[in-house]
Amino acid sequence: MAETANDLRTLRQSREWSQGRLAQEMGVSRQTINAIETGRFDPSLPLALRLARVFGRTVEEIFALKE
Amino acid sequence: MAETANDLRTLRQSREWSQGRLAQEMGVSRQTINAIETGRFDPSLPLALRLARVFGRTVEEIFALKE
DNA sequence: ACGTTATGACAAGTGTCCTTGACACGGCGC
DNA sequence: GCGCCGTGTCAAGGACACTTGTCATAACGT
Repeated sequence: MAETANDLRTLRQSREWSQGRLAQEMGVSRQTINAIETGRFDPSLPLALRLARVFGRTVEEIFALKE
Repeated sequence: MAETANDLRTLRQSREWSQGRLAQEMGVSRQTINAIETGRFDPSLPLALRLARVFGRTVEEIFALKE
């Protein structure tokens, strides 16, 4: 227990990356990362897979289905 | 070893479901399931999560990143 | 005070996911 | 033969992911 939280923002911050830095690692724009972190939309499946991979988590751990 | 294959079509067929049946389980149209199975497009993240859940697999197991 | 960085958010445009409705084909049962 | 089912695919439209460009604000160092 006491694992690190699995929301995208926390994972990014624990690596001390800016949104812009993560965006270029993922090959998307900074606005896209910001929109995902602020919940304005879901990532596409390929982006979700890349995000999960870079943070060593499963897609399910980072992006839970609501209800 | 000798685990069942993890592509969507095989998972669906092992349950003896038609595309239409899976579609209504997932709440999408038959054409959507068909397009995903035939590789015409990727599912959205929420649909990928529901598909993984219904087949007892992780998203990563069913939908691998290409290259 | 000034410049820089990080973040949040908008607008307009493009492409993709997903819809309904349709059509064609092959396999099967009758 | 006929009908039914499962599948593949198209077209037109709506909703959403993602783009570039821009603006605003707060925090920081000098």
